[in-house]
Amino acid sequence: MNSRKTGYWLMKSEPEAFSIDDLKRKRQEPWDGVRNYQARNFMRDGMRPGDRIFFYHSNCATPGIVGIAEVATDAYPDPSQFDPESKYFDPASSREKPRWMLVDVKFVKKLKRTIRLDELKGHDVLVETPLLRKGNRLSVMPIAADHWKYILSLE
DNA sequence: GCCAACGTTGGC
DNA sequence: GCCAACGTTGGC
Repeated sequence: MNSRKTGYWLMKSEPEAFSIDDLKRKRQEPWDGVRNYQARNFMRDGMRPGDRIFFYHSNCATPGIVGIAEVATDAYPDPSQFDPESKYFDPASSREKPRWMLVDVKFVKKLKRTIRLDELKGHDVLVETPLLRKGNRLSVMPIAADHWKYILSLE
């Protein structure tokens, strides 16, 4: 058997563009528009269906973790890269050699409260987690299993 | 709105 | 391959 431990991730979204409530309503969505190679590589090479995701609201009044989602598919080419009408269109990409990949993400639940970024910064055990490293702007990043459990316990 | 901390692009 | 210029992210 090719078994594998569950992976844990954090994905950022601006709530004005796509919030946890939007995901709840739609139940499942392709995570399109990622145009950063490191973030793409995490989706393409790291994520597997069933992996758990912290849904994070960024660039808003109260940045923080607001819900839990789950990886619903393996990675496949992001259709928006081929669409000239899309703001995510990438003329340098082609269907033969797609540059950008995505996974579908499905809603699991909203947290009872927002676990705020400024609150997370107060926990010394989390200093190594990518979200809290200085200057980190990645929109998709891994979370260590013990950090996942610890953060969940704060809810 | 500001701006630090990036990542990307392109001239050389 | 170097690196300056540029664009973006995202907290504040």
